[in-house]
Amino acid sequence: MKFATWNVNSLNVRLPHVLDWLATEKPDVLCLQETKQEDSKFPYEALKEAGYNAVHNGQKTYNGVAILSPHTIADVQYDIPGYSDEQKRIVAATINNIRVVCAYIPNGQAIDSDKYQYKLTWLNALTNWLQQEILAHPKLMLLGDYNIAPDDRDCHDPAAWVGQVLVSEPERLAFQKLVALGLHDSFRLFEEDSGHFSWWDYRMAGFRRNLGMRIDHILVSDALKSTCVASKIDKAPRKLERPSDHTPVVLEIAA
DNA sequence: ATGGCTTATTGTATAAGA
Repeated sequence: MKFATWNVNSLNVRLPHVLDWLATEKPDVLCLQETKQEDSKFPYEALKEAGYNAVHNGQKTYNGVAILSPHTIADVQYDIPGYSDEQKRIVAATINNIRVVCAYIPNGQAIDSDKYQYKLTWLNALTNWLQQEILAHPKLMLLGDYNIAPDDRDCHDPAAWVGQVLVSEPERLAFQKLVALGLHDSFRLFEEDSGHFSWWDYRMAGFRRNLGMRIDHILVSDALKSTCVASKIDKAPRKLERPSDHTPVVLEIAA
């Protein structure tokens, strides 16, 4: 099975790219972030015509997450249970007996901002929920835009980024708390080198110069780790006209 | 060098992203 995550930065703008990518890559599961639209605007019909079922937790202008799959999407969960949040950042479902959690983790904006505190609080709520969720669903995958570069290999210029959002110690510790639940950064099961990124700033020719960050991840539970067979970051969509600033991260597992 | 792009908004400048 092929799983993928992609922050599309407006599904309204990026739908043609998503449909092309589905046709080319034929993933079994595609998690989207930043759809930036209400459920009433979500392109269920166009996706259905492409052979994909979808569940969406959306809102106007900001955030919004979706799970797409040609398979049956069951036991859908919207938002983190018991955590009051106006922002639509979580949708989870069971597909082929695997618990798929699609997350758009807050950006944090700046270390001294309220949004940074929200990011850390939100990550804590996510971790507490997943601790329970893994007990109920040992085969669990957390896919999404984490807005965290786990270590310096995941940043194009660690010296310039010291202490900034995406790389700060509290954020990296929060990432390690997720790992401590028994989750594994699947991309790193196959690639140890630096310089592999999933996001590039639109400005300053960031993509052309590979000034990027690896902030989109697929974490898999212990029960899934041994089934992982390949992972890649597909840079092709980032080269298209009017691209998202993120590009898809892909994981293949046996079964 | 606090700029540089891109998206959305009952817009025409502002907020947010990362």
